[in-house]
Amino acid sequence: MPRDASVTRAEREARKRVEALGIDVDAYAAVSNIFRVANAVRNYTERNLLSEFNLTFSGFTVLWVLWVWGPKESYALAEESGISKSTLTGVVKTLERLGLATRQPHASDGRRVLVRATRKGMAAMRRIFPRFNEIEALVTRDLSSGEKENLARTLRIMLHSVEG
Amino acid sequence: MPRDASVTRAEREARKRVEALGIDVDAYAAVSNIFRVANAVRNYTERNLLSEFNLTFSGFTVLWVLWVWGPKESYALAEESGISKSTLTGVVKTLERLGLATRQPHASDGRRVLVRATRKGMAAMRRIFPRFNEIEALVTRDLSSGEKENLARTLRIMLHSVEG
DNA sequence: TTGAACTCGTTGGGTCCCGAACGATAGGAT
DNA sequence: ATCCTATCGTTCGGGACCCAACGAGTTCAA
Repeated sequence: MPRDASVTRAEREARKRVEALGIDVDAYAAVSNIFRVANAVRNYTERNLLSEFNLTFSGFTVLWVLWVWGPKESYALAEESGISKSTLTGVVKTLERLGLATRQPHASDGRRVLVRATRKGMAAMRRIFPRFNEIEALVTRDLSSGEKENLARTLRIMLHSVEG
Repeated sequence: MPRDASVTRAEREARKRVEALGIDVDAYAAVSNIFRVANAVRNYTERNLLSEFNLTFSGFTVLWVLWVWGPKESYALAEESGISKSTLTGVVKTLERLGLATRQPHASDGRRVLVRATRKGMAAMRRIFPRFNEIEALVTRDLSSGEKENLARTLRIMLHSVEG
């Protein structure tokens, strides 16, 4: 079966509406499709994998960071997870309720808190991550290895542009 | 200035943690960077543009769909905006409060509702969209035209894989 | 024609998400 | 010792987000 890279009807329609305005259509097409794919993959993952573990995508992300990096202070954990520190408070509270993470006061600084994944949290990630990676493989199944690398490289360039 | 496509420290760390598990690293790198970029661009846009109009990214997206497609029934509008119909109810309620959209009962079917952008909503989009496109251009400024097209094409292939 | 099956938008409950404001702690300065 | 300022995590208020359940409206067959 040939790969389908066709432009959606929505995209064609949007172009028509927008072409008159002197718009950078290539930039528009690139960015809008990033949002579409991110949305689609997030929803797919929540429905077909994370729901089994009562995890949301954010909870999964935070737990994943703890799994990769080990215990982390709240500010750094929020930063790495791409959410605000106020959001993190709620997410960690949920993870605690599920028994997947714990909070621990800093040894010498009364303001700080160290968040760590519990044994159960680590075990959960060992079960979840391979299946998450299967989904990643699924959604990139029609891309060659070179295309995947190229995609990642291109996105890293964008990341530096928006964060710099 | 040379373009920066370097792998972040987080990504290197994640790889180390994950390599033992027989993971598809290319798929992982591609997908995780999609989430990173989507997140970064959404936050940047909300802070630097949409806040001026009291719009969230979702409100902007829904209003954008109405601008491009004209009046739409709720189900189709939710679909096109990438959110659930229950979320749409709330978002449209917010847009109504801002005077940017209105709800209108279907002529012959009492269940359905037609949502349309108001004059004010259309005017707002004409002001917002060019500036949003500037952001799109900004975040892709270090990509060549060919790279942008390639990126969009690659993402469309992924979209078909996850939605099919 | 009446009632079962379906469809559409809303509601309810729970989580996520942010910025702003807050309380507690820390650390340096006088 | 006591300020003054900065930092850290939480709380608060408002919106976004999903799924499941619901109620009103439609359709169609018995």
